Amino acid sequence: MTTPPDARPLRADAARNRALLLAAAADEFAEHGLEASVADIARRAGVGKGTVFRHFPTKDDLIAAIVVDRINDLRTAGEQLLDAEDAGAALLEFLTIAGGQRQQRDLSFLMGSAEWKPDVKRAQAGLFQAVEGLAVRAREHGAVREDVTGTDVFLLMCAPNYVSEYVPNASPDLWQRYLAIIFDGLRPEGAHALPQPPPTL
Amino acid sequence: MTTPPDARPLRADAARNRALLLAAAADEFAEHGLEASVADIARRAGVGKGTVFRHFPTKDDLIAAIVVDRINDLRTAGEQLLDAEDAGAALLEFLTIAGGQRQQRDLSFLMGSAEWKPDVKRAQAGLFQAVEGLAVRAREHGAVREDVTGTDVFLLMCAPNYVSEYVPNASPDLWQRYLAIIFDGLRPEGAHALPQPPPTL
DNA sequence: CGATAAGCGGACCGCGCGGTCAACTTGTTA
DNA sequence: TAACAAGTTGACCGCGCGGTCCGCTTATCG
Repeated sequence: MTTPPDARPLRADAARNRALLLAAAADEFAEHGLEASVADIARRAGVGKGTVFRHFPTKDDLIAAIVVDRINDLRTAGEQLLDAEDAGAALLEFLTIAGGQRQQRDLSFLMGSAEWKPDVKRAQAGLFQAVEGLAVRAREHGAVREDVTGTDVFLLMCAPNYVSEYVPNASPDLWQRYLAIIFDGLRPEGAHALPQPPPTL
Repeated sequence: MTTPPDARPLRADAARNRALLLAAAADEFAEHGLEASVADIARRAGVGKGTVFRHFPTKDDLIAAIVVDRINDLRTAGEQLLDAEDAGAALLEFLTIAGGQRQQRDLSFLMGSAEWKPDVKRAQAGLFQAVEGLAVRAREHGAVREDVTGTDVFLLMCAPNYVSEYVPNASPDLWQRYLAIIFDGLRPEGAHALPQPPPTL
């Protein structure tokens, strides 16, 4: 993963604990948001608090590790869809996968956030490239309107989850409804001129 | 505003401080998010910390007061648009006003959040009714697709702000681009069937 | 103007957090 | 299996937060 060439192999139990910790933290963050305490995460993982800080010098580093994992999963999925025949369907499927990762508001936001250490930025850049590829191919295929850029798609990626998170006892698939609406907005049919130029990242 | 019939009039300076406090808190929350400290808010307003708690027994009460204000502003704007001739344009304008309120992620989220005290819920319900009215009229007018409900519009209301908040040095009007895209997704032309039924609140 | 109570301020409190450390346990390796 | 480094642990620390409280100030009104 994010191992600079210092590559000293982890002891077996340490590797297991690291994985337990990442999983526990992801769960805890999903339940209580980013203000979940490190102590709770440690308890959930069944390890001592000190162990957390041995693996991740800072709570932020722990969050960053989770974010990087998520980003990389998504990038892999995106890259595999780059050679699909129907570029429009591929983009829609990618966005469906992105929404399917049961995400928490804050975590999703951080995936795209700009203030990050270089290694997270690198992961973001990789994901962005994949999304850009999918978007461009879909546009060339006529499945997406001309005036929409890869950056637009990248930014809109998490919107369906945001929207559906307002609803208290919603179906866990409600986000698909809003993905469908937004995706219809990306289609060429019935598109109206956009009032603002596309941003760059 | 939210004055139950206990209606004892506020002393002049107290009323002024209350207003200063609300403004300072809104600014501070916009800059630093909801974790802005009460002490900082008091300093910004030029009052002592105790004064904050005299007006708002709890930090949450302060947040609630701001949320209620925002909701009511928006409701008023929405209600005035209910008699517009072009219902489609009215809905779009309403959504433009909603986006134009310089909002912060957390605050926008709380405007729609379900866990609130009764008085905030009441304000939310009022806003919802206005949005519902605008949406229904736009649908009858043929400006919005048949399968979209008032609830959908209510939920999508803040999405453009969320989306554009990812961009570091964005134009402050970037959200308009995403409002346009999403609004195109609400139009009847080129609409595809939605995969999930509409939610209820 | 003078009395009164509404309003103000900021030192103070306890709590829970992120982070440290030194004594202890355990996987690893020859 | 012995010896050592890698890993673990939880008591501990300091800080900054939300919230309290009481002595002081000041708007209000007869």
